Amino acid sequence: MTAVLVVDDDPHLLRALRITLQAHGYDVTTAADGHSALLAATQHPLALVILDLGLPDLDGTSVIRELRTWSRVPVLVLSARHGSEDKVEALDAGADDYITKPFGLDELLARLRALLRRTADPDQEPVVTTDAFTVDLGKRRVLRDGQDIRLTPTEWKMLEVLVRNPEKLVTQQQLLSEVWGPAYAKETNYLRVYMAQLRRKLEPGAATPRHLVTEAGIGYRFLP
Amino acid sequence: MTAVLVVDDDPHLLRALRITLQAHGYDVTTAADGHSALLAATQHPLALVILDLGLPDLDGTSVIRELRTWSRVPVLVLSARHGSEDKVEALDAGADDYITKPFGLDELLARLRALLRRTADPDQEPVVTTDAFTVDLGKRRVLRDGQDIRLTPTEWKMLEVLVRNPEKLVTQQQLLSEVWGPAYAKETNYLRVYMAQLRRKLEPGAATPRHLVTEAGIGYRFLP
DNA sequence: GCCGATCTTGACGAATCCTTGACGCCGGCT
DNA sequence: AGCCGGCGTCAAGGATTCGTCAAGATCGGC
Repeated sequence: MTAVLVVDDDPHLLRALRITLQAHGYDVTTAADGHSALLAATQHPLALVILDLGLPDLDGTSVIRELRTWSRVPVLVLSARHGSEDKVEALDAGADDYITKPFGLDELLARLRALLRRTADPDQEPVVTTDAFTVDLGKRRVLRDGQDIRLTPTEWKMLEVLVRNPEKLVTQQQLLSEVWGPAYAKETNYLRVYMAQLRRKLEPGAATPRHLVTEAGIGYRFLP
Repeated sequence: MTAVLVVDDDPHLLRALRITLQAHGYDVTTAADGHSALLAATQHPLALVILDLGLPDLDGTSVIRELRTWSRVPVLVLSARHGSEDKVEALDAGADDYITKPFGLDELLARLRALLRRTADPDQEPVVTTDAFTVDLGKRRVLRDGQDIRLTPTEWKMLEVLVRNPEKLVTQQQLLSEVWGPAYAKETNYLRVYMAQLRRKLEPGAATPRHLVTEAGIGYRFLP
């Protein structure tokens, strides 16, 4: 199970996060201040740390710096401040991602997944198969009729997002944000161009996409 | 079980390493200073030693030199310094690998595996064959048409990384980090130069590499 | 200290990839 | 029927990345 340490001095938020994360299959330990957080980090091998910057005893960035003297575990920072200085400071100290309160739980979970994926062991990534093609997430590879299909980096990123959410509807904003970055939420042109590219390479029957389905006005969906 | 000795004067890090390594199936003993480390090394037969350079009593390189007077156990050095002098000194003293803090536990585990593999029985190393050439990891040789091909040390390291990950995409950063070291993550020039060299020596058909494939913008891939 | 092998560095065309805009099709709506 | 917005398609250009080469720098052995 994936071990996550959550550090926050607000007991309500701490509780909410613990329950939510456990409901999504994470093994959660919590800490309410910087010192106990650093202590907890030495007790178990952790897959990820969620850290609030506003702690009672230590500055949040100090916690990161201290942790970084010996560990490179991914750190996702929570902060009430929107200012870019704090953000820069935290990232410079060694944080991996930054999210400001208030935040949506689904956004937190998405960033968390992205962070964990970046440090995941490729050997145990899933292999997704349809009747037309096979996507090997670990080897970063797509097969069709035994031949491997070469995808450009952008094509792959887009396919990866869809394949990691099988059956689920992926909104245009979600796709654009994960592939091109959060600033490209309006460029739905890209989606059309690259979706056509993917279908040309992966879908056998020309005019009828069976695995990469478009939901008009909303987004796309991958069906295995 | 694989016996590992961890030597560090930071009790937190020591504890974290012991827990992590035990969780990955290693038999761990610890020591907090140079003298007790050397003592511990005489008690059990060890498969590997993880050694922090900054010890309270002895210089880390002295520990290595002392150890090397009677043992050939592989030594992985931890250091807080990024300078190349310490690195050279430690390696000259007889260390086998060098990693600077902060480090990722997964990187440590990977280097540890690599180190243990290097001392593995060469007869058990795999021999990978393609229709054009054969790579013998154990004997460190490459054959083509029955003739063995001379590879320079760097060429070999690069080929080895690729061959040990057949069909898998190997990132540019991964290659650079494993062959030249983690500090060379930007020097993609090297990759181009040495990949050309490898292809000239191994790929028969000139213009169409079939076994050493490039994935533009990402990395390379070895196909048997 | 010399010499050969190996590694580094920079420059250049060639290949690949990304972006952008235009166009036609389809379905919903008035 | 006609308008309109969203989608699929295509191709050109510009930007990035790759392969190639060769000349220095560095290393190691004699």
